[in-house]
Amino acid sequence: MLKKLNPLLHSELRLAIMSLLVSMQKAEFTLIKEKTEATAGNLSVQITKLEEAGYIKVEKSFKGKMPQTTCIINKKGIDAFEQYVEDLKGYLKL
Amino acid sequence: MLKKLNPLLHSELRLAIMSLLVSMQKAEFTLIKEKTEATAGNLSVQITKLEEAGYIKVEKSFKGKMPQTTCIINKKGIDAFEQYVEDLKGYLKL
DNA sequence: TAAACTTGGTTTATTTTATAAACTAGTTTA
DNA sequence: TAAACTAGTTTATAAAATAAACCAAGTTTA
Repeated sequence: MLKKLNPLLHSELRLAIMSLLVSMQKAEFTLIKEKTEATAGNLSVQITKLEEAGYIKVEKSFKGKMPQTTCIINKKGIDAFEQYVEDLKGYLKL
Repeated sequence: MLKKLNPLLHSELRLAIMSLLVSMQKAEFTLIKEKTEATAGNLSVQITKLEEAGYIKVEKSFKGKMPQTTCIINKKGIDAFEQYVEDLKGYLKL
């Protein structure tokens, strides 16, 4: 009946990150930080987890002289997000 | 933009319990255990949390000679569930 | 130009949460 | 009457989330 929810996505912050990336395709660390109102530390940890799962790609570069971290969502990430939404619907009766 | 999700409801097992109770109004411990496939220990803990929050009422009785625990959802619980669903929609773009 | 502050993070420690294991109390069955 | 089962609770452990501390480089200000 109720499908087991993907624990990687059933986390408020990681879900917010993925939600943002699903709609934007790519986003800077700083933008994600603003939008989610997360602390940098927490965000860094959760981004790493999503990267390790292959849900996003993380690119490091410089914007002028400042370091810059860009997150790009992968096909795998989009699929996982969509599956999570479907599974969740069973709990919410939508 | 993204509303903070109620942490009491943003838990797979507690959400499953509430989902069940929203549709059934009341349910026995054993039925909830079957439907959610949770261990008795985990279920006991999570039911206590929902009770402490005033989301459900827990009634103890005997069915024949065996003890029986019945969970009944409260207005407060229904409201919280509905609010949670609304908040979550922001993350899922439903 | 040096001290203080900002940016953009990472790493580590702490707290919270979820889960599992062990236990209680009693019942049914062989 | 002993073994196995029901219906849970309590306690211990594992995992996860979060916060705090730290770092490196750049920028502003006295």
